[in-house]
Parts: sequence; structure tokens; C-alpha cells
Amino acid sequence: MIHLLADLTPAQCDAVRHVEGPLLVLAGPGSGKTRVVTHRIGYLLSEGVSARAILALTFTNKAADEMKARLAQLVPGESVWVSTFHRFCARLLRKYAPAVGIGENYTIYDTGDSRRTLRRVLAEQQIDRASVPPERIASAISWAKNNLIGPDQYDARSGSLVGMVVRQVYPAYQNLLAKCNAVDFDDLLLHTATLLRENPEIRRQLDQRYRFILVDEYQDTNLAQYAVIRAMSIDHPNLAVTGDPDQSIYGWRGASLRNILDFDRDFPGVRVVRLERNYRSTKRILEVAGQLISHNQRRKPKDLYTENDEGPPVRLMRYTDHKEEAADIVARIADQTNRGRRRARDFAVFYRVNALSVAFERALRERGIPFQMVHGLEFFQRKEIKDLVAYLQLVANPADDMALLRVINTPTRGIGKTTLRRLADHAGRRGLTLLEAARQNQAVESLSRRSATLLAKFVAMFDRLSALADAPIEELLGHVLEESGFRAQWERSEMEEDQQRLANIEELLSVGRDFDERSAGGGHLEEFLEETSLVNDTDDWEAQTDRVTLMTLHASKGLEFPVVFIVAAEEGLLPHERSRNDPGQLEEERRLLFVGMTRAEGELQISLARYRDYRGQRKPTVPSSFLMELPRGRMEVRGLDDAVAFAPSGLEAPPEAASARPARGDGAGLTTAAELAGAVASGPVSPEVFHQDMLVRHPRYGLGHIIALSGSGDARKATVDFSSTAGRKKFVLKASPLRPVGR
DNA sequence: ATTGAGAGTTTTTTT
DNA sequence: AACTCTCAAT
Repeated sequence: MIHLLADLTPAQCDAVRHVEGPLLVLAGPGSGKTRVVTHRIGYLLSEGVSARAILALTFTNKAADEMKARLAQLVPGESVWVSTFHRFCARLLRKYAPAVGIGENYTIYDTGDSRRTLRRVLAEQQIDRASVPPERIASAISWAKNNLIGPDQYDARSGSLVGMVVRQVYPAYQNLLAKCNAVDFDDLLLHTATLLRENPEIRRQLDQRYRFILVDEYQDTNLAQYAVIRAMSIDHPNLAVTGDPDQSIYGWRGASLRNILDFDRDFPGVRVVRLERNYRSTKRILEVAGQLISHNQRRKPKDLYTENDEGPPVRLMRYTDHKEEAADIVARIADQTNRGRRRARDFAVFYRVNALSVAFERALRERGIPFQMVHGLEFFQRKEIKDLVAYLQLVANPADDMALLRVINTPTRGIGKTTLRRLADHAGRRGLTLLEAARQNQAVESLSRRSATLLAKFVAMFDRLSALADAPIEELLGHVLEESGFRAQWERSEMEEDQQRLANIEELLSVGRDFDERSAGGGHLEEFLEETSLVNDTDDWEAQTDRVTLMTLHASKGLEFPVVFIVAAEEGLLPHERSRNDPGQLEEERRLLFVGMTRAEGELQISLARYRDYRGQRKPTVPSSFLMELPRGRMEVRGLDDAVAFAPSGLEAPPEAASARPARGDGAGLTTAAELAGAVASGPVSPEVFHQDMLVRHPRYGLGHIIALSGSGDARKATVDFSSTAGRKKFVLKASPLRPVGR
């Protein structure tokens, strides 16, 4: 087992060789945490621990996949269970469902389904959604569940309207879910926690079974997750958690830093290992990131250091608008890939909200640079996919009223609102599911002959599909496509959209085929549905393919890239406006930026635009307050023409930021704010303003970079690379319409 | 019952 | 901007 311990630092070695008892690994960014975890699993195996006694839990599918891949490499052939919390719970519940009062064939509702369920409850209770936004109620219920507060335990704070409504709505919502034999994402955790609490025997068995539990990103666990792992680590407290309080970015989901900060209280005698040396980033990047995070008050100071190179300065860019931002970043990527210095996969662009990806998609597509988006257009959220999957859900779980409502008139088959209302009335009075009610269509009073016939036809179709429940998924999907009439509808259509839909359906069929092949024997409809509801993105991010990566800052956690661009560092976006009033949330936003910055290995650029097009409107922006906290003097600052807006206000800013002037000797091409301001103010531009590498605009060719300069005074010439449009051109600066960008 | 136009809203982040 | 919801016309 030499290879398991080779190339490890003493601290890493400590963690890897830890076998019995609780372990807490406090790991800074880039400190080789995943490596430690995988090597530790390898070590446990080499010590004779059975693979099935080990359970590794992660937060996201991406992290789970990553860990599986690393394990496959390190200890080929061993099948250790690596899973997300939600998936683990889903599996467990599949087995023990009756113990918490649901059927084994329960359906997992995604956010959309659960929102629709909630709307139905609100409508039933005639709650005006204008005065109490459903969104608020949904998040209150979610918060309660994450904190193990059941529907009957929810206490409204006095005087809070939302609280009162939630108290009334939460139980009704939960009842409706139960009636549909469905659970939402939060229920997966809540039910599992309840299961373990109320069934000592089951708890004991699982504790015994999973002797060694590892939890990644422990700082992101909420109370429900804590309860689950705690319950399985009582008789065998061999719980190993890794985390970094500075990377806690899921507070909005109920994650509680207490779990990690109080770990030693719950698990006395815990061994604590600190990994503070960074192997990922350059000194410059680490310094800037460290400077930022030091502004958080609620935090234990921590020393991150690296033996890596100094590296180029971190760039801070200001553009005119999102188009220029995208064009320049893409031009930089194109330039480096064209010159063979880097590959497309070396680059990543991070943004705070998904909506910001559009400009980059467009710019990359224009240039023909391959890219992949994580959580872009979520495949399983697309209407046609959801519709088709809903048929499967109904087959698997006939009690699922939400699925029935989705399916019964899609594609349209003449079953309208009135019919449905009467059906629902009937079902409500007799305590039937909607499907059962539809079965009794003859008995439903006040239903027209026509409606009854249509319902009967629908039920007959359902029964035909139902008979195929155990068929391979691909086959079943094929039948749904035919029977429902979707295929006929789309194939008839000339619309571009419908052709696209068919293509998406083809993809779904191939997902089904893939599943069939993996699970020989077939007939695991529930498993297939479980997979589709817990995985939202088809093309899960692949490190291998040679593409530029676009993703949110949240999604970036745990990954690393040679070159990182963080965009839209603007007040209201980063930090997000929703966090404005809460210092705790503001600190979380700061951690989010910290996470993004520390993904970068060699180069990091942070940018903002003077005007941001967002939600269909163009608005002038205010630079992110976080930018004031960066050691500006050690960075390369460009395009910041109005020093005023950028200047630190008063005494709050650290001394380094007191000057917008970059440190000398940081290489050619630095432009001070003052110089740019002068340039813009005086119409025609002095040739002296131009510098190597400067971003310039030409009325005809658009944006370019200065790649060479020669001569001086009026004879000063520049070679500019307009890689996006015209290639390279040479200009006599005095006579050219070239202007520095940033006005 | 279905369709289309107009109005109104929005998801910040993930399972 | 894109999506959903509502209402009126067919």
C-alpha cells in the first residue's frame, strides 16, 4: 500500500492513516482534500475493512462522480458506496418506506412539482398569493424540514403573517404529498431522520452496517443531514468529515456552521487534522483571496500558504457592458488557444446567477469555441421531458395526482377545467385518488356523457401502459410516446420547436436505453425515476472533454481550472441583493467569491460592466463592495476610468486599496485610472496612453488587444489583434480612431 | 374546450 | 428576456 501514502505531507498522512474513531479534517481550498479522502478509503480497504462497510456522502452529484472516478483510479474494482445525501436517503426510504408512512413506490417531487403542490393547497385554502408569496411559504417549509420541524411542530412567531399562513399550510401541504404518495427533496432527509429516530432497531442495523462513514463538505450539512449521519455513528463513531468553514455557501438551504464548529463536542476525542498548504494556486491568487476572506468577522483566522510560483497578477477589469465583457474574455481564450498555449478546457467562467451565462454562450458560439454549461438548460426540466416522465410517474405510482393532472390533458384530449374540477370534487368527497375517480367516470354526477367517455379512454390508455410497467424503460417510453399521441403531434408539426422536442425525446430514449443496459433484468421503473429526479443535468460536467466551462459560483466548488474568469462583480449581483440586509448572508456572499477565486490555478480575472443588461433592462452598475477589499495595489487594474466610483469610501478600506494606482514593476501595460480618465475626457487620444496588452476599440473592427508597440510621439504605432473580427492590424496611433476601452 | 393575446412575475444559489 | 397566468374570443 505504498502508493497510498506516497507524496503525502505529514498532515495528509495523518488523516489517511486514521482508522477508528471520529476524524475532522479542516481543509483549505486546494489542500488536497479529495485526495486525502480517497486515499483514506484506499487505506481502510488495505487494512481489511470491507468495501460495503464504507459509506461516502457528498453534497452534489458532481462531487460524488468526482470521488467515484478518483476511487476507480486508486483502487480499481472496489465498489464503495459513494452517494449524495439525497440519493442515499432515497435508497434507504425505498426499503423502509412503510415505517414512515409512505409506500415504497413513492414519487420524488422536484422543485417544480412541489411548488405546484403548494399552489394547489393555497388555492384550496383560498389564500391570496399576492399578500403571501408562495415562494416565501415554500422556503419557510423547506427551512422547517431542514431543521427537523414537522408540520405539527411548526410554531409561528407571533405577529408574522407568513408564519401564521405557514402553520396552516404546512400540514395541508404535507397531507397532500402523503395522499399522492410523494416526497419532496427535503422530505428525503426529514423522513430518513425520523426513520432513524423512531426505529432503534433499524438505526442499530445501519450503524452496524456502515461502520465507516465519510462526509465531504461537512460545512454545508444542515440539521437533518446531521441527524442522519449522527444516528448511524453512535455504536461505531468512525465518522470522518472534511470541510472548510470559509467555503460554506449553502446557508440558504439551512446549512449550519454549527455542525462543523461543534463537531468535537458531539464526538469527543475527535482527531483534528488541518490542511493549510495550498497546492493549487499561485501566490498572487492565494494572497488576493486570503485578503478578501479576512474581511469576514465570524471566522477563525487561518493561514493559507503555498510554495507555488508567484504567477501573474490577478486582473481586475471593467467593461462597458455584458457584450464587451463576453467578447473580451472570449477573445482572450481564443488568443491563448490559437497560440497553442492552452486548451479550451483550461478556462472557466463563473457567474453569480445562471441568467448571466447567455452572453458567454453567444460569444463562444460565434467564435466556434466548444463549451459546456453546468446546470444550463436543465434537461429534465424541459416541458416535453417532464410530460413524458410524468406518464412514467403515474404508472409507477397511480396515487400521484400531480402527475395525473400534468398528463391527463397533455397532449390535449378534450378533458378540460370543468371536467377536472368535477373529478376532483368527486375524488375529494370519497377520499379517492384522481385516477380512481376517473375510473368511476360513470358514477361521477354532473359529468357529461362526452367527458365520461373521454375519461374512460384515458383510463384505458393508462391501463395499457400500466401493463408494461416492468418492461425495459426504453420500450415503455416508446409506448408512452405512441399512446399519448405525442409522437403523432410532433411529427405532424412543421415547427422548429417541435422538431427540437423530438430530438430531446430521442435523448430521453437513449437515457432510458442506457439505464436498461446498466440494470440488466429490467423493470426498475422506480429506480429510473429516482435517478431522473435527483439528477438535473444530462451532460454532467466532464473534465476530460476539451471545452470551456461556464457555471455558477456555487457549482464551481470543488473544481479547479488553470484560468478563471469571475464576471459581473457588481453590487446587487455579487453580493446578491437578497443578502443586502443581513450581515450573515453578506459574509456568505464573500465566501462564495472566495470559493470562486480559489478555483484558479494560474490566472484569475475578476470583471464588471458599467452597464448590466439583466431581466430585460439595462442599468448602470455599482462596483461590488468586495472589490474594495482586494489588495488593489498588487493587482492589475484596467478599464477603471472613473476612479471616483471605485475609490474606497472613507477609512473602511484597507491601506492597499487606498490608491487605484497599481504597484510599479508589475509588468508593462498597467493603466491607471487617472490616465484613462484623462484619455476619455480629451476626445482625441494621446498616443502615449496606449500600452502593451491594452484592450482597445476600433469603430470598424471592434475590440482588440494591443500586441506590439513601436515608435514614439506622433510616430508611435501599434499592432492590434482583433481576433474576434479582423485579425491583426497595424495603426499609426496619432491618426487612428483607436480608443482605450472603458468609456 | 382550446387557443392566443396581454399582463404580470421572476429562481440566487442545489438536491 | 423568458416564463407563467389570466381572460376573452373562437
